[in-house]
Parts: sequence; structure tokens; C-alpha cells
Amino acid sequence: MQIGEAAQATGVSAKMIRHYEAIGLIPAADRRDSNYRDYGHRDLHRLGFIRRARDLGFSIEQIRELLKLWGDRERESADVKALTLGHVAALEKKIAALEEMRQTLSQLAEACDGNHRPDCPIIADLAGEHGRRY
Amino acid sequence: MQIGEAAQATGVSAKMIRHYEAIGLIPAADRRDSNYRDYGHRDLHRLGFIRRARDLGFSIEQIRELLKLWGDRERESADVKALTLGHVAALEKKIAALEEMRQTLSQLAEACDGNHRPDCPIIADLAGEHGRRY
DNA sequence: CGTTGACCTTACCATCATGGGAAGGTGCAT
DNA sequence: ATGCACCTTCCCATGATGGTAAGGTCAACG
Repeated sequence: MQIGEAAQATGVSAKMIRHYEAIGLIPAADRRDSNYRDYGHRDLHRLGFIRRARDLGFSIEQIRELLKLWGDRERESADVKALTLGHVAALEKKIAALEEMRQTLSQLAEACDGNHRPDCPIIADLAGEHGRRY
Repeated sequence: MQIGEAAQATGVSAKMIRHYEAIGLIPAADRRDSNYRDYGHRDLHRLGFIRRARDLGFSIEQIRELLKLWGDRERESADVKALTLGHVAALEKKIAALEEMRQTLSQLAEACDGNHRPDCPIIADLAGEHGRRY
């Protein structure tokens, strides 16, 4: 199977498949006489795994670790769980930060008339004027 | 005031102050005979504005727009509000995406024993095994 | 057989915001 | 005058992804 078909099948772009190979996330694909990369079942499975992990927000390095664990018959589920919980904690931190921005901005926007006049609590806040920091 | 002190005072790194100047977000700073950049009150105020906007997650281009509006006596608060609400919508989208990841991963982690055995619903999910997609 | 078009190859550049470091100049205190 | 802290510019790196250019491969169609 050529790279384009593998990309289609797994939802990982051909561009990214090559990239993952270049950074050693996946082994170098077999090549045909044409020098085209050739993918089989195992490769597709691995790419699907990566795709799913990316969708869940794992970083490339975390995925590298997950792939190692996936292939390790001696793995302890505790390791997988720890990695996952670490990622969940990072997600929560990021969510909290974005949520705070959203909250602040929503309140400022609500206080803004949004008319043709220039007066605007949003600009006032950014400019560091007294009434800020909702 | 030298760039280091301005950085200290505004919380914007010297590195970024130079960068903002290079991309035209702030006007080129005055120079002393030494060729050192020299900052005054106006500059600090502007940098503080940028800092606050960055903290609220606005992109550089959005900040460029906000700065333009800040300095525009003819501005309409509606424009500021619209820009802000657009950003809020983007934040909400991002939060929702992260929240979904968090939710899925939390459930998978909860279902994982986290012991010395290899069996793990997290790996199973990533590998595309049947019971996945919580 | 020859051309076309879809696919592949590598290599380089761009994004976005930020930081790191090198190589060298400035300025003040000892 | 030596040292140290600060400044200057320039280039490179991050993480994940996409774009484009220049060229090779292959199957189909006339």
C-alpha cells in the first residue's frame, strides 16, 4: 500500500507519516523498486494508534513512550496510567488557564456597550486603567 | 530606561520587546549614543497593554488591531467588543476540545487498574480495540 | 509508442510566540 | 585596566503541521 492510501486509511497525512519516520516514531517503511514507501497491516495499526493518541492531545514524545509500552509485553499498566494522568493534569491546567481568560473577557465584553462611541472597558482594562482585572 | 529595566517593569522579556519592534508591533525605540534602546513612559504603557493582552490569549495580530483601536479616538467600542467576542468564541472552542480529551482520558484512566500487569484499557483504546471510545 | 495525470520522492520554507546562544560593543565600579 | 553587567545583532530551536518546488514512477488512453 502506498503512502497516500495509508494516509487515507489512517487519517494521518502522508506528510506526517514521512515526518514520523524521519523522527524515528515509526520504523523506516519498506520500499518498492520504485523507491515508493510500502505499508502493511502492522504499519496501519501503528499509524492508527498514533492518530488516536494525537487526537487525545498526547505529545510526540508521549506517544513515543506509549508506543514503547504498547509493544512491551512486560509493561505495567501503572506506567500507562501514570503517563495518562500526567497528561490529564496538563490538560486541566491548560483548560483552567483558558477558562480564566474566557471568564475575564466575557465579563469585560458584557460591560462594553458595543456601540459607536469609543468608551470601552475592554480597552481600559488592557491599558491598565483603575477599574480593571475583573 | 534601558531595555532590561523596561522588561523588568512590564513583564515582557527584552527578547520579546526587540521582537515586537522588529515586526512593527511597537515603534522603533529611541537610541542613546551607545546605540542602546531607550524607553519612556509611553513605551512602558504600550508594553503593559501588550502584556495584558497576551495574558488574555490574544494573538499578535489581534493585539496589533487592539493597539490601533486603543490609539484611535474615533474608535467604536463595538469593534473592540466584536474582536473580543471572536476571541472568546475561539477560546470556548479550544476549551471544549481539551475538555473532551480530558473526559475521555479520565474515564480510560479510571478503568485502568494501574498495577504491575500489562492489561490496560488505555492502550487498548489507542490500539483501536473494540471496547474503546468512551 | 508517447503523452497525460495521478501519484510518489526529497528538500526547503512557513507558521506562532518564545527562548538560547554566540560574538562583540558599552559603561560603571573596583 | 580589569572585570562584570548590560547591551547589540544574528542565527538557530522549539512542536506539529502545511506548502511548494523540482523531479521520478506508473498506469491508462489514444
